[in-house]
Amino acid sequence: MGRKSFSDVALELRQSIEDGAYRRFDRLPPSRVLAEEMGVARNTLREALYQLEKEGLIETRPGSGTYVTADDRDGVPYAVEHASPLELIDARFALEPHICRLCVLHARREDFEVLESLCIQMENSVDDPLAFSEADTVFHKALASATRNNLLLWLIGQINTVRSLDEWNRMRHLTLDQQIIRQYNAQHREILNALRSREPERAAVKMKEHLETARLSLTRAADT
Amino acid sequence: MGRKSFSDVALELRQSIEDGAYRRFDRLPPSRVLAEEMGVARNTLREALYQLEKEGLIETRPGSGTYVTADDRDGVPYAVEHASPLELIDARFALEPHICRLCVLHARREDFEVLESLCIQMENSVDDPLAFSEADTVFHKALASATRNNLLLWLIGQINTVRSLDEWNRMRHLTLDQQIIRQYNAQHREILNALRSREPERAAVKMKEHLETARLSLTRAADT
DNA sequence: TTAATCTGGATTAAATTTGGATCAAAACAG
DNA sequence: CTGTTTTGATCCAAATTTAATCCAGATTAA
Repeated sequence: MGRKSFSDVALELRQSIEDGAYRRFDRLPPSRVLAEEMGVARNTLREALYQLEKEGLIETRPGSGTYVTADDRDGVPYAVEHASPLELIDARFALEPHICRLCVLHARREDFEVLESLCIQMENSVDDPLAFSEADTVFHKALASATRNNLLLWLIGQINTVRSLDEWNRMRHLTLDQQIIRQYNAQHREILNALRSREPERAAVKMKEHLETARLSLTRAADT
Repeated sequence: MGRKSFSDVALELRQSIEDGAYRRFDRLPPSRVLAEEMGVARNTLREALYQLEKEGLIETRPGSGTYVTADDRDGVPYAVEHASPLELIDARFALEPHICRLCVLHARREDFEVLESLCIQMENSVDDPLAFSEADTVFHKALASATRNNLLLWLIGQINTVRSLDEWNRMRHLTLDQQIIRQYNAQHREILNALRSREPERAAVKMKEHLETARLSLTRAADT
């Protein structure tokens, strides 16, 4: 790889924008500066910028500067938006077992009814990974909701906005065969039973097992 | 980096407001002063202020000054903004013990150095509750940072933006006598030692004890 | 009340910075 | 060797920033 071609530069810039180094409405450094930063001639950089402009990522106003127009989902910061699946599952490992403990303390009868119906819904979706996956998300949110702790509920909600979740779910669907779904369902049942019998530690342990299963299935999917 | 454009100035000011350097109803410095402080012409500053006014962050009254009108810390929803101290501490109970476990896995030497210096700083603040409290916050953030999990770090950061934290801290200061600070310091030491000797469960347990102490001191303060 | 002072608003012209364009020389790939 | 791409240099026109004033309303102190 001798010198950088304009398409290399374009790729590099595209990455920077998508990674959040430059955000919407930000002004990029002046072309002269940027060119030097990237170790490339201003002419080459211009070519790359022209390409990005065609793609609608940036807008260049002569005399003023070139500005990022790509609309990142706004409000959700970079750290959350681009968390890796492993970061995500570690965060869930932190939150959800303790959420189970708090559920034992605060859940009411109607919470159990919601959780029960979600369990049934998931058990009826053994051959429909998409439906299962959606119900699964709702189930975990319902757990957080049952703690009556709005802060925790919000944190779980934020975690669910992670963009890599899409990718994660796509991977999951690959591995979400009937056997795995049945295993998840059994674990959900165990969690719910532990909650019903007011055993916080058992519920937490069952949740940890559940997350461990999910992590395994994730890493397995990542290896393929 | 050439000179600052008005959008750079706007960004800088927006940050200052969101970071709390200028709070609601505060009056910004006079435009002439502010312009010089930011190393920019008054004209440019005016352009930036005009932009912020369009965004509804500030209001400018000719002849009087420009005032911050930002109605709420950005994006942080009611649930988070107004979480009760108990909700807050439950969330910390969920996150921080597991953060300790992850620290054991991911912390590097430089992390321990930071934590060590913060411990020392806290131990030198036995008779300065404010300084202690600030270092305490940084300590817990440093723990999250040492997990190398940006998602967790962000979650902890969000938790620290809870407005009731102010109230909590005020209450804490009432109970933050030298004895309690010494107890906290001992617990921080125990946590750090457990991390250093790579004992995840002991670290988690020590953190739970620490949070339990904090909760007790909180409820005690609430009772008075 | 009055007068001095401080505030932002507005307008100018000059200096600076910005991206746009071009072209010959150099580096590279085949 | 030949054709293509990158480079580096230069000039251009547009946009922005600057700096220096003056203005009118608000505030403050006498």
